[in-house]
Amino acid sequence: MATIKDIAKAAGVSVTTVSRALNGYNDVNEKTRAKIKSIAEELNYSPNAVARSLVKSKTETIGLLVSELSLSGAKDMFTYEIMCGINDSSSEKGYDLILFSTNSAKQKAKSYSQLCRERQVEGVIMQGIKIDDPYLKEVIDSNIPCVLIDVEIEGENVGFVSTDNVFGAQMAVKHLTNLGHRNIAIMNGHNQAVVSQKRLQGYKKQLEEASIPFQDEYVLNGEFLEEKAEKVAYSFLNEHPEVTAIFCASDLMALGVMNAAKRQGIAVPEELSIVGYDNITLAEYVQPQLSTVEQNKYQIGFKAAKLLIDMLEGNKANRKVILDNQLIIRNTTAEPK
Amino acid sequence: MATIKDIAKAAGVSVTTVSRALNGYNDVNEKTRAKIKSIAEELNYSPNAVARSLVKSKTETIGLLVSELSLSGAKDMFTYEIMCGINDSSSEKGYDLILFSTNSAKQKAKSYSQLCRERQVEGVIMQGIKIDDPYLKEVIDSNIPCVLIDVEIEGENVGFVSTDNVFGAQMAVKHLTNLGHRNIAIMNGHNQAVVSQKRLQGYKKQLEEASIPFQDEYVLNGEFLEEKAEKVAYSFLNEHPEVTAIFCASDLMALGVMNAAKRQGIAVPEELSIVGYDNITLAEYVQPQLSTVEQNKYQIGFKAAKLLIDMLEGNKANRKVILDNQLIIRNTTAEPK
DNA sequence: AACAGCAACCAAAACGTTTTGGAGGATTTT
DNA sequence: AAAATCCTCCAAAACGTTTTGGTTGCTGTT
Repeated sequence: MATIKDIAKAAGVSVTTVSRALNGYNDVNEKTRAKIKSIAEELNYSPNAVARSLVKSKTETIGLLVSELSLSGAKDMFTYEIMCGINDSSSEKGYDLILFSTNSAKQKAKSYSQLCRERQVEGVIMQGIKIDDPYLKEVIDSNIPCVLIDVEIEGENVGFVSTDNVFGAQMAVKHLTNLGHRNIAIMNGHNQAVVSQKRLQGYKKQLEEASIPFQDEYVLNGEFLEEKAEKVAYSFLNEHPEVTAIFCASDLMALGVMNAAKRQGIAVPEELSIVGYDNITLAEYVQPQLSTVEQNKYQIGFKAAKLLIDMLEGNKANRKVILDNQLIIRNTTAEPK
Repeated sequence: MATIKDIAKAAGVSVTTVSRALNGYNDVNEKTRAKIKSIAEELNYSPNAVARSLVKSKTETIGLLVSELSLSGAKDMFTYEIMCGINDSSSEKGYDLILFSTNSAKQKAKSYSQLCRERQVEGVIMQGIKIDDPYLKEVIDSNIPCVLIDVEIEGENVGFVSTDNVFGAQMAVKHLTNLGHRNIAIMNGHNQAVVSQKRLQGYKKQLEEASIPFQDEYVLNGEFLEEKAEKVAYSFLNEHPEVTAIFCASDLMALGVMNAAKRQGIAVPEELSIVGYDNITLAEYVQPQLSTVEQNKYQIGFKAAKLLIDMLEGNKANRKVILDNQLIIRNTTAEPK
């Protein structure tokens, strides 16, 4: 592999001159520069980013911490779409992406922040991290600039991007109350996610606005899992025939609820309205098509990378980015009988 | 950030000793080692991988070249699942993953192999690359070890992993001929993919075995796109009412064909049998559920990373990995009327 | 003729590691 | 008692860049 030295030798100049010529400094004669450039091309030279990083102590790399880059999440494309956004945004700015996924074995051996420091990433984006993940705190406490997705923590070196989950949930439930539903349950996710709390909040808010008393036993926990939601919904529907609508904190859980309803012989939407959250691809393919709240996952990723890079480059930027979401009405919602 | 020098100073030894102590060499007294280790911990030291890479000229990094990490592919989870496999496999071996995606703007400025050389990745995995992509040739010609997914090229520094597409396609078509179909069309992908050629081959092979004459006009091109497939199928079905079955080279295209059939008022599977390829998540959610050929995408990724790392570490490994696939019979296939 | 100013170049240090080729002293072997 | 061996340690070079703080020689000004 040709180095800057080889070029210097071939061109009969010092390495300094080669470096400055190639990097566009103007204290080098244009003729010399041209010569150097042509030699560089000839030698098929590409600068060694490792060496450069070492001296500049800048790697132009951002780390992507995904809690579980695993097949469990394969059904909803959440992570993938976010990654697309991150990738586009960061490559636009000339940053490379390095993937840190929490393999259980590796996680024990090395902490996130260790990985980051070793690899000298300039900042990280964390996606899918549970709120009680010990490593979340660790990264935040370290001084590595960091952007969280869907975890609302703000600070000097930490920002976040999320959607307005309270509003999104409220919209969904409002859609149900507008249709005339009064007995509305919520299939929530686990409590280690901020979004669960927010969505519950939105649910309560709309209940209040519609003057519907909140009932504790109408709050179900599906852990964000299809199977769990199905199981929970199955017995719940049995015990609560008065319930005519269920708001689900994720489409995946909504799918589970739909299955439960089918198994109970309950018709959707005639006897039970269901609205989901996320608008995953599947949502418009299931029968009936699922009404849901859309989040622009690509945008989430894109903005996250943008925010991080702004932070890295000292541009002032709001460390708190909240994106819109919108209700998509399909065929799982109808007036109660 | 604490460096090895700080530790040396604090411990009253040379940097050499610190390095050797921390790296487990046995020419250092256990007492000294313990002292160094404790100081390192105290200082919250982590080795600088950049500096280490520079001197060892090893980065322990593999590049992941994805032709389009974009939302176009979002519907099928192909890339994502492969990435999961790659990630698990490589992190198991202690390699980090760096993402190179062909952003059109960036692609023009810097070629793949340049990116790889700059970043000093030790090898690359290429996924979703079209056979006529100029950069494919470039990477192969460079001496960077490289594993291709679904592109069958073999060489000293290049291997591939794929599934047996001829067999898979034949199985699918055999399923149709066994059911009694005689007029079977194929909705193929574009010709820039090896898999298209292979699947066509499998289709022909089974036709021959079933003594059905091959007809050129039964070969359709859906470009691997749902919309395109729908469009092509729509007019084809109109002109060829004798056709009772269509084998599709991807599930996505099968979905398109299903839509076309619906629009034409053709009942699936009663009047038209359809079998897809890939077994994407959607396949079991559409109505009727899609019969298809399953490929274990996770395994493809996993094996690809394994092969690459074997190549990197000089373990002898077969540069050609062909994985099994299997027919999944659901509800889009039935006997012809 | 002396000087300032400028264009074009360069030597050396620095970045944080690993590795090479010893060195010094203690211990064991002859 | 000398020689050989072992244990522990270290100075310096190396990796490929960028940056700092110059130097050299030329042009034009006084």
